[in-house]
Amino acid sequence: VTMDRKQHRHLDDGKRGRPRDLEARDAILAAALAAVREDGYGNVTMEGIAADAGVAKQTIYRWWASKADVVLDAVLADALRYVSVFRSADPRDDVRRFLVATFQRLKKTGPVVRGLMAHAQIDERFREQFRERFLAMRRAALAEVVSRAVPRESVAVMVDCLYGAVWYRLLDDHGPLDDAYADAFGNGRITLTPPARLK
Amino acid sequence: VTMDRKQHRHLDDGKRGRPRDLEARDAILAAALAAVREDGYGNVTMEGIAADAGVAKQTIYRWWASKADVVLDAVLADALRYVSVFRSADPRDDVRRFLVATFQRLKKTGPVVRGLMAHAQIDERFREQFRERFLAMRRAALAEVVSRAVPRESVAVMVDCLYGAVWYRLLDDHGPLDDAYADAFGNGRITLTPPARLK
Amino acid sequence: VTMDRKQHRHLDDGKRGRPRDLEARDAILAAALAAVREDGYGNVTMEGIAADAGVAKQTIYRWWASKADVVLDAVLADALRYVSVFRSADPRDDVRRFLVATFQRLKKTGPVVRGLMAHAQIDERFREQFRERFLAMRRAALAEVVSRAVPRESVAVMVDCLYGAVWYRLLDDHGPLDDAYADAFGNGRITLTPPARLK
Amino acid sequence: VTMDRKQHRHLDDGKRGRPRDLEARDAILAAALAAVREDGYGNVTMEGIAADAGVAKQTIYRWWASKADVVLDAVLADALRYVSVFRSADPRDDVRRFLVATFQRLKKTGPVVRGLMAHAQIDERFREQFRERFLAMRRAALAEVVSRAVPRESVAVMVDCLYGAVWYRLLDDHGPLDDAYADAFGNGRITLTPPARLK
DNA sequence: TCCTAAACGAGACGGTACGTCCTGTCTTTGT
DNA sequence: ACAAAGACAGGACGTACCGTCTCGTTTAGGA
Repeated sequence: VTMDRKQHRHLDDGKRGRPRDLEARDAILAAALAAVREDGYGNVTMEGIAADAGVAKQTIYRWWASKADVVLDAVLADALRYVSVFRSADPRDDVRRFLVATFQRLKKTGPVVRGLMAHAQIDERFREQFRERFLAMRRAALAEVVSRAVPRESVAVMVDCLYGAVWYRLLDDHGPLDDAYADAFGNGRITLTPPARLK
Repeated sequence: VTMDRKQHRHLDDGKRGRPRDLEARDAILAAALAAVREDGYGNVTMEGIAADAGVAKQTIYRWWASKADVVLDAVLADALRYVSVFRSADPRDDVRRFLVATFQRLKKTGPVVRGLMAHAQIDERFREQFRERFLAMRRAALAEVVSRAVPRESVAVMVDCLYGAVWYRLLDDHGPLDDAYADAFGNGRITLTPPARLK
Repeated sequence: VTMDRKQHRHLDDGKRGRPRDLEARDAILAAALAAVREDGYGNVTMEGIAADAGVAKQTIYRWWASKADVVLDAVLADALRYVSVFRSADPRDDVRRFLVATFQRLKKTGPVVRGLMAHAQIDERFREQFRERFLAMRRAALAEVVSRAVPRESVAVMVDCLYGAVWYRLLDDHGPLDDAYADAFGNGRITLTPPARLK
Repeated sequence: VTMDRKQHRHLDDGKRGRPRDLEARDAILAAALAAVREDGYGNVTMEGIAADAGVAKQTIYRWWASKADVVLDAVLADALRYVSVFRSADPRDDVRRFLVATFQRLKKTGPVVRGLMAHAQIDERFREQFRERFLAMRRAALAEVVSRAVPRESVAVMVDCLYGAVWYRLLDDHGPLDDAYADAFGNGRITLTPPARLK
């Protein structure tokens, strides 16, 4: 009779117990997104999200490891998920349009992604997440566009230059991200095609 | 140094009151620098700096407005202050050497400046400080080098591209900052001179 | 309209559905007893009992209203159920033997019953349970023994004194409950027979 | 230059830094006392005390190790500190008056001390505190009164019986603590003088 | 044999309080 | 007047249990 009761139990097939409450999930993400937009990433708190979502803190911690993960999910669940890629006859114009569209989007989302990038510097694990789930797909999209405008071996560096310049301005705020800036990357300033070798 | 507003009074009044303890100042900066190097910017606390420096918290707050200011001063007091500018016969090689030297320095200081950039996203006032006292002088130095390699109207964008790419890689960590990367910015991939207009 | 539903159902004869799992019951009581003995009443948790018993929390709450109820049942299911009453030629020695036996039992069960008494102070409903199902029967047993040693009108107070002293020492821990203490209640210190009225 | 700044500092004479805020102390104790009276010990929370006292939680934890310590201090700072001892020509009447006075006080403080005794069963460290700072002085007071009524060797047991009976009734609630009960301990039921040895 | 109902393990849920940590301010004594 | 010490209000942290609530599964009658 002292025999182990647990041996009678079933293997854990991952489908046992009360299922996750998707309403709570959505409420949390919505609250997180609203919070980060209104107060800025640095002022977002788990307690605030929980309160706004009408949820227990533990419910957040059950599914996300940190504030950054919640906000990242919230951001990714938002329109930020979509990256527009243009494909016209003029590859260089596609690049320009990509930049313009990016700048447009950043007007709304800039503060949020800046906060995420900031946190990525502090939290190694999150940096990986941010890189894989957010930055990589954007880099890939730009690479696709760029690859039609420059030779294969220049694509990676070109993408670094373009997205680098964008992030640099976004983070440092030393100049605006507007249409004029998008124009600046063509017309002989930064070439998207290999020039004749000098000498 | 710049923040020492009372320094003028000491000059005027001479010996009125207890003079500022410069040992304390150095101890604070040293502790801040050590802390940020060891634990990463996100784990540095005012209390920790004060304890390590053998100093009262108030003494830090008397002279610096925030953790970021202390660390910024600490960093600026460090070797980071010096930006090497090369001036050889080959301007394009000067750019390459500038990048190589930058990468070299970032091996040590990378984690610190990343933390500063992170804080700059959260704290508007600090962003301004960081931009003016740290980033601007580096951008100016690079601009000087670049200006000998590309036409005047391309300099600003070129600097954004180069420093942007560097920061982008530094922050996102999607690739190394090594000599090969410095080489990538020449040799027909990203041109430093204007190409012939296409069409 | 709500009744409509039940109209189709069978009369509740209390015998429908899956019967109570007695193994679970025993596992719960065993886990509760073990937990309270090992960790002390204050550190016992419903979650701990449930985990140790290999049982869902709800299964405990289905049959018991509170932690104290479980532990009380566990204790009552244990040897504590039995109160030894001695009946020899010497009523005063019977009292002594009752005390000695009580002390003996308390060596094991003391911590548990202390926890129950503690909870009884907080939970009015439980206090009643505890009084009726645990304390009353012990008081009755002692009263039976004492009643052969003192006149009828002294029995109640005498029982209060004896059990009171025991509880007092048990709860306050200001002295041991050992044989010497059992002896102290006779031999002219506390008399079990009425003395001649003074004056 | 790496030399330890701390060697320049002064020895800690325990008188440095901002002194303890006595207003905060009093506010905490007052809030704790009010809370324990209104809600009962089990429902008192540190957060509640802190909020009522207009104090940070940390300030409580700085000076008291646990909720129990705060409440005990609060209770001891209250009138409970004072135990009335009577000294008339009739020692047996003094005992009766001691009991009557005790019962009187317990009408107000009963719930509180019951909660404290309850917690003492759960928290070993607190039990010690409670014993030394609360119960011991009361036992000593009763012992003084009793010692004039019974021979020296009976005092300890007599005190256990009297206070034991009181606590027993208080905790178990199986009978009232009124004047009639105080009377019951005299008049030949429980003798305060040693009887003639039986046999 | 199926149907209905209750009990079961599992575990997610909204909550409450915990005790810790750090912030930035304040208030003392010491130099 | 400044420095060191450290107490203060405030506020978020992440954890632990509470008691309740779905789930899918199991175990018994009764139809």
